[in-house]
This record gives sequence, C-alpha cells and structure tokens, in this order.
Amino acid sequence: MAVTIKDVSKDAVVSIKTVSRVINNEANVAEATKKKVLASVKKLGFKPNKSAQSLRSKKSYMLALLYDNPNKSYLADVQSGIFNACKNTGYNLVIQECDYKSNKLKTDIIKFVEDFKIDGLIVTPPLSDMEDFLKELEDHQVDYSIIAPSTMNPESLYVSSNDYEAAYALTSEIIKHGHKDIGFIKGHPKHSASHMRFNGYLDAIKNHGIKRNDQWIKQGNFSFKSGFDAGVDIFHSAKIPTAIFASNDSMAAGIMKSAQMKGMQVPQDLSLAGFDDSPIAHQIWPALTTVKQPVEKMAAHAAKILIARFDGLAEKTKSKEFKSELIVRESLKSL
Amino acid sequence: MAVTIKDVSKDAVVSIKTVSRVINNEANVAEATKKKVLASVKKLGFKPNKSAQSLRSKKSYMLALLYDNPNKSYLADVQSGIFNACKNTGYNLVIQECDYKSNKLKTDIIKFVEDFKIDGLIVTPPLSDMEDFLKELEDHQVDYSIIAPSTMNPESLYVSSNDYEAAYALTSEIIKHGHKDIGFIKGHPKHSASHMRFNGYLDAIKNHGIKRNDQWIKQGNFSFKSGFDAGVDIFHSAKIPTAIFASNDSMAAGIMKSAQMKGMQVPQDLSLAGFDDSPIAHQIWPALTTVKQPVEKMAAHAAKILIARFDGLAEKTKSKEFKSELIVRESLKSL
DNA sequence: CTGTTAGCGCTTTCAC
DNA sequence: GTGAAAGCGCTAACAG
Repeated sequence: MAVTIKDVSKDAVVSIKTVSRVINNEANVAEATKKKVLASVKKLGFKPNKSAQSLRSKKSYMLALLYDNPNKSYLADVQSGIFNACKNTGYNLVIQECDYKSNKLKTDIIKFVEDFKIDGLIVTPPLSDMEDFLKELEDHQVDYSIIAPSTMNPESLYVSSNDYEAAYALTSEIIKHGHKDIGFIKGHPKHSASHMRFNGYLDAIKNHGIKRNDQWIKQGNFSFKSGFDAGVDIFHSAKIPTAIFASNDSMAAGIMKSAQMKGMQVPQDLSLAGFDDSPIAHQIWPALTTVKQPVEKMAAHAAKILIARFDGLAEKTKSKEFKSELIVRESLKSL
Repeated sequence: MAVTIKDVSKDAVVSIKTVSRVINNEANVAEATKKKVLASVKKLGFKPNKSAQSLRSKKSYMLALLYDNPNKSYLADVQSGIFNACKNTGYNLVIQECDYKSNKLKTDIIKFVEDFKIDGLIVTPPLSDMEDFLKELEDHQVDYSIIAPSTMNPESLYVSSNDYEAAYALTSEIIKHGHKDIGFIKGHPKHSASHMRFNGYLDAIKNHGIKRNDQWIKQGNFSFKSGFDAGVDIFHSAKIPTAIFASNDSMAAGIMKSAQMKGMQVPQDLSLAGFDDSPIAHQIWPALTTVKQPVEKMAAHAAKILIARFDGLAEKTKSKEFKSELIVRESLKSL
C-alpha cells in the first residue's frame, strides 16, 4: 500500500529516525545523509502519514478560521487567502463559525481547540477586538494570529490595514471634489475598523476646515439595512448633505437605495462613497467609489506567520500592515 | 493528561475493545454493558482521539467541499449548511477550491483525497455536472454526494432542487402580470441548472401561447458582467421586451445596470426577475423578484447523507429534492 | 457477547 | 551524527 517511513529508511539505508529527522527539518543530520534521504523520499513518493504524526506529536496540522461576520464576500476572500497560504505547507484549514455575543464563546472555542487539537487560530473581527477573549486564548496557550487587531501588540501575530489613512484619503478626495457637506455612517461599534475609519473622516474634514454636523453622522452596523435606515434618517433632515461616506459598501448601497426611493439620483443629487470594494460596489449603478483592502493577501499572511512560528521560522515572517487602495468610481461627482 | 479509552475501560470494568465497540456503535454489545460504558464515558469526559482513530481505521473524519464557483454568497451558504450538519457528528469540513477547466483536475483531486485520506466529497456545480470527473471518483472508490446533479442516478447520493418547476412558475408569474415579450438570459452552459431553468422558461411561454423570440434570448455565464453585456445587447434590438428573466440575480443586476445606464427605469420601462435570492437581490433598487432555494438546507442534507452512509445508516437519510420558493418583489410590474 | 494480542506510522527517549 | 526500542490511542483479527 502506501509508502511509509520504513520503506524510505530501507531505500536510503538509514534508520527510521534519521528519515524522521530529515522530514521534520531537524538539526544534526549530515548534509550527505539528508540528500540521500530526500532522494529516496522523492523517488518513492513518500508522504508522512498525518494521523501518525498527529498521534505521536499531539499536533493536528490544522488551522482554524474563527469568524462571526455577516459579510459573505469578506469571508470567502479570507478563506481563499488562508487556503493559498496553506498549500504545500502540510497545514489544513478548518472553518469555525462563532457567536461573539455568546457567553459560552470562550469555553466553546477552548473546547473546540482541545478536542480537535487545533494548532492555531486565525481570528477575524469582531472576535479580534475582544480583549478578554484573546486573553483567554493566551491563558490556555493557544496560538493565534489576528486579522485587523484593535491594538497592535508587537508581541502578538497580526495583519492590519491602514484604515485610518485610507478613510482620511477618501474623505480628502470627496472634499477635493468640492463637497463640504459630507455625512458619515459609522460601522459596527464592536469593530475597531469602525473607529479607525470614523477618525480618519473626522480628522480629514477638520484639517480641511469643515465642521462636523452630527445630524449627518449616523450609527450603522455594516449591514445593508443599517445603511438604508441611516439614509432614510438623513434625508429627513432640513438640510441634506451633498455627499455621504459610509463605512462599508453594503451600507453605501443601502443609502443609495433609500436615496433612489426618495427620487434622488446618485451622483447628481448625492455623491456616495463606501469602503471594502465588495462585489456590491460595482454591481449597482452608479458603481461605488470605495477603498479596496488586499483581504486575500492579508489573510494569507495571517496564516503564514502562524505557520512560520510553528516551523520555527518566526524570524522570517512577521506581523505586518497592508496598504489599501482608493478606487474612484461614478458614485462620486464634483460639485 | 487527556482521558483515554483505557481509563474508560478501567472505570467501567470492561475490556478496551468493548469500549471501542460502544463508542463506534457496533452491534453485539449487551444493553447493560453499553449503559455502563456510556456512563463512564460521560463521567470521565472521554473523547476518542481522532488521530489514533484515523491511524488505525484509515479514516480521517474529514469531508471536503469541492467548489469552483464565483458566487461567494452561494459558497458561504453551502459551507454554513455543511458546517451545521457536521456538528456533533465527529466529522469536520475541509474546503478545496478547484479549477474545473484544468486537465489536472481529476488527478489533483484523487491525490488530495488520498493524501489527506478524505472520507467523502461534497461536489457542487459545475464539477457536479462533469460526468467523467464523477466517473473517476467512482473508479477510485471515493464517496461523494452531489449538490445539484445533472442526472439523478438513484444509486448516487445527491440533493437537487426543482429548478425547472421554479423557472416555469416564475415565468408564469411574469406572464400573469400581463407580459408577453419576455427575454431570457441563460446561465453558465456547463451548469445543468442553466438548462433546467431555460427549459422551464421555454415550456411556460409555450404553454401560454407565446412564441420564443431568439433576439431576446442571450447566453450568459451567471456573472454580473455577462448580464450587463446581455442587457446592452438586448437594448439594441429594434423592439425591446417588457420583461427579462435572468437565470440568476447577479445577471439580473447586470441587466438593471445596463437599463439604468440607458435611462430606462425598472420596473416602469422594464420588469426584471432573477434567480437564487442572493444578497444582491434586495441590495439594489428596485429589489428583484426571484426564486429562493434552500441552499443551506440542501448543503446540510448533502453532508448528512454522506455521514449517514459512513455510519451505516444509509437507510435513514437519502437523496432528496428540495423545493424552491417564489419571491415577488418590486422589479416585476403589471403591464 | 466479550476479551487478548498485535500493530497502524510515526516521534520520543536514550543510548552510542 | 545516528540508531534501537518503546509506545502514542486506537481498532482489526481472532479467540473464546
């Protein structure tokens, strides 16, 4: 049947243990021996048996993605990124849906990790913003890497994006188009990204000498509906802004819908900007001006730094901030 | 450390083999013994070690989802369904992205299954429509269950939906609203669903005495862009239909965009219907009349029939057809 | 119906 | 640098 470590050891005329050393990249193997073994491995097409490795070493070679995020396209991108990073590393991805509001969250996840002997977790917002949850992971010695952390602890493994700068840049762009009356829809309050984006907006208008108008600043939660509701709300104001910046594309689409239902035209009567460059951003008309994050790359990197740590290569792959890209489309018009 | 089968056998005062029998639901264990063992299992909080089970039994307790589908929301729903079905079964889900056009597809998947000792595959369109691929799986004795098969082989494991009937019903609904000039955008030619939906449309108009007009029937591929292009194309015709039925929501959204860019209003100037009830269907304005399939439930069932087969309960959980639901929204207007 | 014995394929321990 | 032996936790094969 399948070729085992024994076959390799026979073929290479070394002990089983030596083969084991080679395939695990351990030190103390003569270069010549290593070459010989590697040749046999290749020749016989040897693949270490995962179950046997797991059984002995108490590792599972499985990473788990933890998420509680309604945005399907974000999830798909994250997954895809991790998936690519895992390729040819021997690690595999398991998906774990969570409920960040559950009071059993912490124990559930610890149980999950222990039951399946998950080697490491990749944590996405809003779970990544829950200090006590992360603390619990540390207390149980669970390795994890964070996508979009609220605080960038140099000790921890994370990938972040420059949400503040991007929001600042996008707001400046809107201002450059001649807008002074710019509304803002905040994202889910539990996501740190929401605050970074809001602060970027606030600082940008301030630095351009524009006073904030709280009538045009609404709380959303990243959902289409919350954007729609915020739009309805804003359009009831005595004075309506000439542009609205929503913290994500779904909410921007919601605003667009509420505007169109009111008989307003985008961008003639209202300019609009979103964030994320989700599929919806260009599947509506007019297409949304937005900010694109390299979500797939970020997720891939989050997996890579975890794997690097497991393989003792932590020095080579480190936490990192990724840059976003401004995408100007038809929903933004000069006044 | 962790409690093992030995601890249970001691606690219950039986042999370890008996414990093994109980946890694997094997026959030939006296009811009383079983109870005793189960009590110990519970008391000690025993969880069989997956790696050891795998090593011995050559099973991995992993199902893999095979997909090559650009629709992220569909993917997320499928995943979520399988995920729920796996809960508390001891099985886990691994995701595997494929390229249905690759000529290495067959060997790649076989290799993947063998390397990871995947117990069973859940196959989605368009992979599920590739006869030779499925044949290859059978030749290699790989168990699989199909979501949306092209042919419903009573021997195979599958979940299907009544696409034909749903398309027929939706077309009839459009006709009921007074439309006679109804365009149709076909889906990806490799997906059997495309043909079922098209046939439903064709039979419905025919049975209502409407002649098909091939100027209004365009080939799409389920993407937003293909819908947009088809729209542009149709709106060049000398006579424009009063309604268009697109084989999915993304394409319907594409048509809406092309209509709006032409200055047409939906539904005043053009009624529109889609299929799938993707998020986009109600994130555009006007919201799309469409057909909702219970994708999550279907995916869950696909996983369940696989697991049932593994656990020797094939009789209890069988292949099944699910019913879709017509959702009438603002994009459809009476003439 | 139940138990004993072997051993899955690998890593760990400890010897050389 | 390298190897021999032990054994991870479980199930298969065979007795009884």
